[in-house]
Amino acid sequence: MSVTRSKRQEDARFRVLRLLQQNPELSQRALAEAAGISVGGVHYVLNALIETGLVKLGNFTAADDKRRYAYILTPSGLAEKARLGRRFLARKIREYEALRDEIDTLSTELQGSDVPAQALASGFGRSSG
Amino acid sequence: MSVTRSKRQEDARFRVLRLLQQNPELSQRALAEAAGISVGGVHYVLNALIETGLVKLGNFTAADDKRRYAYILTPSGLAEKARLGRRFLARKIREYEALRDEIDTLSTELQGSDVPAQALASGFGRSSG
DNA sequence: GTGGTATCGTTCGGACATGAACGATCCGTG
DNA sequence: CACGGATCGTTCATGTCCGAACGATACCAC
Repeated sequence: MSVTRSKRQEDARFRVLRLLQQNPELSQRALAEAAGISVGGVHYVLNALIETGLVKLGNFTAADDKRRYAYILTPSGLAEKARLGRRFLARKIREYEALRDEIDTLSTELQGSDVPAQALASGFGRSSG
Repeated sequence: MSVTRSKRQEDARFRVLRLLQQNPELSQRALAEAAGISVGGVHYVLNALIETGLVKLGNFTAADDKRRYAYILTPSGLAEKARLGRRFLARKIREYEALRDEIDTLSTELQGSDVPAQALASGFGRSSG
């Protein structure tokens, strides 16, 4: 809602790329928790990143664990991460403003009822924006 | 991401309930556009609302169009709408704050690169809260 | 009336995405 | 060494949701 599926997937791709740039040896479970998606979802996103050449599998170094991989950003992966980062920021700012407006509207709506909801929403809708 | 599926569906249910309370004779397409979901998605949500007794089908009055329905909130639908409204507001405020933090973080990140992204994000992360 | 166009609610294929599994591997304990 | 339990990447059934259809109905010009 107000966020299409493709936007959400772009968000997921960016978050995974960002996390992997910071630490290529994160597990899929750690990625899932940090990116706010499911384990299967990380696997799904990761496969797409690998197939499009943005990420390649490397050796896990810490204790040569045969189960684990290092997920290394390729040069094009780095470029894509930077590109997505700019789009991501611009989108989040738009979402932020839309959210502020929606909170303001709903807060006003709830003030007409018998619910002390304005206590929750204090500070919204006061400044020019 | 950072928004689970059930949250998104709850958002959709609330938005549809709110729109229908304001105008029960909205078409599914109008509901879709206003709620930011697809036509099929509205149908999906609407069916769930009808099956759980929150909405019932009424007669479309304007020109007794045989294709159309009025989607009328039942008493329990009104109660559920009020309940969801409070949860919705609280959740949106949390999302708002999380979004502000994420924008702030990303804006700082991008300042280290050669991209004038801070122009987009001016005004974030300057005040205390 | 007849034909064309627009919109109605509905359906459907397929893409996502989840949560719970799975086998493989690691590691500590005896 | 053997054995549990924890964790790895992966797979799967299931549910959610979109986008493009569909038939039915309304409207409008002729």
